[in-house]
Amino acid sequence: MYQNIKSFYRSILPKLTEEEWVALEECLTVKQVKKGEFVIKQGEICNHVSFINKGFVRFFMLVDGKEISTGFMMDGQYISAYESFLTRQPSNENIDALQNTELLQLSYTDMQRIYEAYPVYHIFARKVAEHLFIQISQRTTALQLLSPEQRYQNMIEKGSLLPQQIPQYMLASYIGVTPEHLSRIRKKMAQKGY
Amino acid sequence: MYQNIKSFYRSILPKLTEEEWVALEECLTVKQVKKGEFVIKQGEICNHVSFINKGFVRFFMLVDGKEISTGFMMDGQYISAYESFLTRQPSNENIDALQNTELLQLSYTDMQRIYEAYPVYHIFARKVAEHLFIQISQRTTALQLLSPEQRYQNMIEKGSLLPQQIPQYMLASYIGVTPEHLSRIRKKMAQKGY
DNA sequence: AATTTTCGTTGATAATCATCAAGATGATGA
DNA sequence: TCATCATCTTGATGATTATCAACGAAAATT
Repeated sequence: MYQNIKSFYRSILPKLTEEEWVALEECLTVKQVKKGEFVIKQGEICNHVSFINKGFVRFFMLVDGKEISTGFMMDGQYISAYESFLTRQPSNENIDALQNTELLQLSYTDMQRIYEAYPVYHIFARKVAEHLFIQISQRTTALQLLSPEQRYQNMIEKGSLLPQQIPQYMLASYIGVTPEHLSRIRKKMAQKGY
Repeated sequence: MYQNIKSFYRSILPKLTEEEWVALEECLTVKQVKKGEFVIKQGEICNHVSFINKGFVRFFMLVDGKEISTGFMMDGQYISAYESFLTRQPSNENIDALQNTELLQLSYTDMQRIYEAYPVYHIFARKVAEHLFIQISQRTTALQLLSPEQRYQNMIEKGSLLPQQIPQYMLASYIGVTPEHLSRIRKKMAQKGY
């Protein structure tokens, strides 16, 4: 059950002691989220960080009644509505499961306790935050510099990682176009031989 | 000289001891950057984080020979080509000074030493990274969800903070349009009474 | 199996934005 | 002061993308 997440921690903190690990492990709770169910809804304050032990989730916002996808995350990654989690303000994003998903969750209060008791986890949190910063930086650059077509190409190149089960209308809002336009982008790329 | 940056550290780490602070202060070096000069050029590995003691800088990338502005930072903020600084890879962004600027710099190697000697700075780094993540998240959301006109309005609302001395062609690339189009956005807004 | 939704595609039209070219304005320096 | 250069504006045109509507295919439900 805790093998994946333990490896994840050890990859970031090679010197993590067994005592430190056990202290954290004891705070983890398992949550099963069925396909279509929510991990967090906008308006709620996000009280957990969740390690995806198995499954696949989507981040999205509701704007004028439309779902705008802002990210997709799979097994082995830590997720949260971080802005809400960190600021203790209501989230402006939703997370739902695109597949049946198993999460290992750590609550905000437990995390604060763990920080106090085992300062090594400040290093972990720093590295996770730095990694998230780099990730989102690249997305920001893509949104500012690349055309929707280039962003779609990026998706399918790196995206072999991602289950190809993301509906196109979700990809469309993620790259910043309408579903109709993504359909035309795909058509054009197919004609060019992709 | 070190008053501003000390306040900055104390605001994030209220419990910072004098010993801890002095250790860091002794690593700081002052760098004067004249208007138009570079703090970092793309292709270089960024070896410092810099606290802006006085002045005003711009982040930008060169794309097809054009300067695309990606951010503006003023007094009291920590800057760096973080992606490069953290990954030790060549930077893909430039930083230059829009005004004569005074920086207090901490080198990568000194920072690692400080981390080792005074673990409290892991907390500082964590909070800075978290803050950067929140900041860039908001920019990403703006790029994905808002129209250029809305992004410009955001700029001038929050942007009372920023010196109004940013040339419009820099603002244009920052919000993702051509200078010509920004000019038309401004005209349209003026007619609507802004 | 049949029905109902959901999803992806295609077409026609309109809005948004980029590009190119030409002036106008303002700052900078000889 | 005058000349020069950079910036901002405006106009004309074309490319990109959104919107609305219709259709077909696939998936879920009954």
